[in-house]
Amino acid sequence: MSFADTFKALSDPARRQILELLRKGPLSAGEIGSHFEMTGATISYHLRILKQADLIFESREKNYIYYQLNATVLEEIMLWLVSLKGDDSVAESK
Amino acid sequence: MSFADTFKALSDPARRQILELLRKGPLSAGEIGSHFEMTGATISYHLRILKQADLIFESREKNYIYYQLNATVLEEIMLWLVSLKGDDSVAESK
DNA sequence: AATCTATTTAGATAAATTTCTAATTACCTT
DNA sequence: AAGGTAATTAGAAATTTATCTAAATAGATT
Repeated sequence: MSFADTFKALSDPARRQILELLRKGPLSAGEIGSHFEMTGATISYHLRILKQADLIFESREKNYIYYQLNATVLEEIMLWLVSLKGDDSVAESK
Repeated sequence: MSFADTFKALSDPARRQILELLRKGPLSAGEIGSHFEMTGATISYHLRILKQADLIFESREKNYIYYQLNATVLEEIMLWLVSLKGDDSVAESK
């Protein structure tokens, strides 16, 4: 949704780990869950947060829901970080 | 302290705004506080979180405590983000 | 030394987040 | 259509986070 939502979404270790898992390709909710000690319900909660932050998107196939990384949103975050670091070419455009 | 702490520290809008203020240079706790509707105690709390995450450091002068950006930690975050985005030169080094 | 100003710490409360269990939805397979 | 598997939603409990007021600390000034 927003810049703030993206940051919030990234602030949880489990959610970051989910994103790392998805780096290699799409996974079903169940496959993702198998990497954690949490219940499926909790995984589902985290997936929802990531989805709302536009960091992932889903596609349904057969009985499964596959989740996939949508890294384009990270651009914004990176720009913000760079501007903090004082890169002139970015800082000046602010 | 850790990668996770840095992310947590960055997840709060007020704290991000504090970092933005410090982009232009050091500010005292009071000067920082004047930009917000919070009590000094709350500002102090946020400064502590940022300090623990190594995003800022302080230097005492006269009666004041000046806070200053320490952007070097952001490098790590940026690398992580880049690796998610699938930049080969980074992904391969993992 | 007494006081004033800047800031932090302690302790309490409120609000938001994470997690669980149980129930529900959705879709597939027989 | 009945039953099975995958995943989500609802609701409650536990934990963490953000905020405040009041008190304490640190240093400067009179």
